[in-house]
Amino acid sequence: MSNNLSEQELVRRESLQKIKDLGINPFPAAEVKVNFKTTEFTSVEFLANLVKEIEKLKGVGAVKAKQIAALLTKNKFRVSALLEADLGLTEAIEFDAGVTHTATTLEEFVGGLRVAAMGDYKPEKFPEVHIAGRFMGQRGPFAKLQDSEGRMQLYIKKGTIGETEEEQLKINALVKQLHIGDFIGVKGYLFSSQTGEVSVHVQELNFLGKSLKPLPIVKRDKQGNIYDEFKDPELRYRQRYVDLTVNPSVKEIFLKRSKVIKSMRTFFDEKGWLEVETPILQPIHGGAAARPFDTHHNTLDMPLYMRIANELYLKRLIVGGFDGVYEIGKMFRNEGMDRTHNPEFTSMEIYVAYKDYIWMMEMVENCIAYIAQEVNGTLIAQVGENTIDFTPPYRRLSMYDSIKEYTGIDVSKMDEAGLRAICKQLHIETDNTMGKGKLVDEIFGAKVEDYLIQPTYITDYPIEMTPLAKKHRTEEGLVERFELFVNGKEIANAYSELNDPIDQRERFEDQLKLAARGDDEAMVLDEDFLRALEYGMPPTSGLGIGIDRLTMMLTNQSSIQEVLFFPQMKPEVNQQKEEEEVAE
RNA sequence: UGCCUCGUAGCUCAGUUGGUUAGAGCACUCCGCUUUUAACGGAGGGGUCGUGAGUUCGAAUCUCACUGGGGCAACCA
Repeated sequence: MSNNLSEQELVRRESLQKIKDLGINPFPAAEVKVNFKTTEFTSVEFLANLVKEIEKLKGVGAVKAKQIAALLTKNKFRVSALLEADLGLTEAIEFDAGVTHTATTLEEFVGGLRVAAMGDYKPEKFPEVHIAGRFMGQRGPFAKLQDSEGRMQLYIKKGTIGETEEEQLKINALVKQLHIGDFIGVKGYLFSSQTGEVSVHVQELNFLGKSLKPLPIVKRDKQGNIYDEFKDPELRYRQRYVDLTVNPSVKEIFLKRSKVIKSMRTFFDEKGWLEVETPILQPIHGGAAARPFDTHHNTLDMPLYMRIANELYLKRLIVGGFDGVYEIGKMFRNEGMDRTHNPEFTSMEIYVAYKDYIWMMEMVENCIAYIAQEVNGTLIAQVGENTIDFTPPYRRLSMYDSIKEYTGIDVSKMDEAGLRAICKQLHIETDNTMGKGKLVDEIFGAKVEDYLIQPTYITDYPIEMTPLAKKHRTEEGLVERFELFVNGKEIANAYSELNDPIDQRERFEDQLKLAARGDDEAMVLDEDFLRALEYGMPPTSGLGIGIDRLTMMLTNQSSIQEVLFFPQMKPEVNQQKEEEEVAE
């Protein structure tokens, strides 16, 4: 434990003791009654409602209603100010007051207007509100409380909380000890302050938990300007709990991420496909081309790998007789990190029997459109400078045609030497481990990918780079595969799955040859998977979607770290030191 | 892995060609105020300037190494 406490941390520890001295447990165990969440009801809404209420009066038009509303809010709902203003409206108000609001005095009527302007948040509707959250600052008798939904104002009037004088003094003393970030629970009733903010008039106050470290203070004004924003990425990612507490927009992203996954699951479940779980610790890291994390099982004394993909296991389940299986889960790849790669990431893979990749394209665009609609309420997404339209159908373009379209070169009939020459001409670096498929992919990656902004299927890949896909039904040297590109990034990958075990064995053997050439990401041969195929697998189409990247598109984020709660980071320095000390 | 760039108070940031005791706003403490709206008034406390070495009479500032972050590239379905 650190013994270099800052001044403010010491103050809070002293405050903790003072709370104990009051006979209050600063970390009480009992369940907290909560029957209400904060509302973002603003004074802007209040004003709009107030105008509407006033417009109901006879002889008051929209313009005058606005004038009266402004007058009332500016003068704290003082009737005298209204009368002095000489707008010639007092008769109309008095008249209507008698009819519609059963008010006997102008004061009562004006008070009624204020209550009416609270819209759905009327005191009579919420006479006993229990609300809990973090205390986020106080100004005069008004405090801010923040819960999972947002912030709301509390009215804490001195000497009104507690039945006896002794209790009241105790609460006063407690309120003095509140620091930003402390958890409290209150009971009270809703009312509107004189400026029209819906607030809780506190009648009971309970201390629920002390915050010993000061939170960063971020302030926002009504124009949406942010002051003292907590924005250092290092601090935000390392202390995501702080980020989430003080930056509501961050929470929004993760709520959307959850909706992405939930709506995708709903879409598949409604089609009757089965959600499954397959091993994360695998003896053979199959199903993709990537370096794995390796580990070791002590009891079995065997190496194990964190999965780089789950494809081969899901296909085994299709062999076993399921019509459709899908899995949403983490994959692990021991490779570089940047704004679109994290060592662990979330993928969804789905396999559906008796379908092909043509069918899959239609399924994917419907699925993504459904998700976009559920998450954002629209099929249009703004991603950086680009406006993406997820409305199906999406453009379909073969890989060779796409290269022809963006470079003017037809590479479809070229051999490895020819491709190498083209790469040189286009200033694309190559090396000897690259086969024909890889070379085509390099050209595509360098000259086409970035320009695929609107959702586009790139179809029919060279066979060399796709050992698990079925050979194309008509085109020699190609496989039935597509990738979906959006905003220049790949977000989905699908095949007509290879179900011929003899062909599959040959493809694995080709991969072994690539590995021998030095390609350390070539696939490994999985004998048990081949055995499964030998028992027979129906024609099947499979699909993988990168959940993180899809979420990035739907939340307009350019970094994967912004859509992961806890992106991978190097250890903090002091933590490293402590570990070294422990080791010594 | 290469190049560029940043690291100053709890947070966000100033800090001049190297020159007294390193500043501001918020936050914090005390006093006043108690229907306020990012920021009420007054007073006050708080910093091994990322770490270590070097140059210098003198380093937050210049040099080197290390460390962590970010960007670009490379790598990566």
